[in-house]
Amino acid sequence: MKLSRIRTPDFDLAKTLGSGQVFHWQPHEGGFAGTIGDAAAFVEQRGDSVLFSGVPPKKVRNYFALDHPLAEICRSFPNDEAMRAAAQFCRGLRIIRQPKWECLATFICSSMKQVAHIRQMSLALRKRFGGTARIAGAEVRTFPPADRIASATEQALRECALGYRAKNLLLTARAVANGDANLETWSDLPDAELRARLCELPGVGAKVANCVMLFAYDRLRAFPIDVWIERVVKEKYFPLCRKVTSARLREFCSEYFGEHGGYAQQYLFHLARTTTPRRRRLLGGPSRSIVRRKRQQ
DNA sequence: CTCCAGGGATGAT
DNA sequence: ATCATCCATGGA
Repeated sequence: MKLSRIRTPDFDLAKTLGSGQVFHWQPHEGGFAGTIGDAAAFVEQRGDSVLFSGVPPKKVRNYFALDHPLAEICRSFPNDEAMRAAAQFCRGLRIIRQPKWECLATFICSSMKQVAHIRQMSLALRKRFGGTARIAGAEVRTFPPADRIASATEQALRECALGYRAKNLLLTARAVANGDANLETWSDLPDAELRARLCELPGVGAKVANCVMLFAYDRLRAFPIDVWIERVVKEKYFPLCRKVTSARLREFCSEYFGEHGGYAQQYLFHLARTTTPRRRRLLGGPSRSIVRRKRQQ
């Protein structure tokens, strides 16, 4: 198998693919097999280089955002202890440029799901509705286009273990397929308008909209707030406050972390998610079993 | 078995 | 504006 090589300073492939921003790459022979758009691709890191096949170098550079000025981005972070720790831990982690529909569809599925579940749903959709390709001895699946999902039934989507998300995905797929939602032309919109458009789609609220903006539209200021980030920010930046309203939290995050807040968010998220033991997450606030027990008394 | 997860939509205060 | 509830599913 013939592999191409490009120099990739300031890049950590494994961290990038394992940080919960993309869900379909599978470890394969010391690297990763997956798709970039409709092309099957194999990628492998060797020190300061990336070896790859299946796609042209230009596509690799664009997809993995090797043009993002990482050093400059990290310099723009607020200089506090939590942020320094996250930046050090996540050195080389890049926010990639995903295909817009693929990213949107995947994050509609993400609501109230762990990363492992999202991977399963993505794979199930690909297996049932997508295409098959082979690269470097691995079988990979392309993500089905919107019109392919739009012509499916809700029942068929539920069989991919989507649960209540099936209806939202179906309705959004129809909006994209029939042109009501033109994801490509939305690239020209300013942040606020893009966010508003995305939030009109079924199953898309502020959190999913910000994920899509960050991971597919190159809006590096977009700051998705999920349960992890909420926990981290409250713990690190509002340690003594009893109640922090969601509005206050949103306001703080969009101001404090600056022009590349999305990167800051991803670094804080990845550090917390990969180093917080499950036990420690359960502390803080009475458990539901206790609440339920009190009600019964 | 319980608990929780990269939430969103809706309706009641 | 803030809060409660429901929505399915499966890993830990």
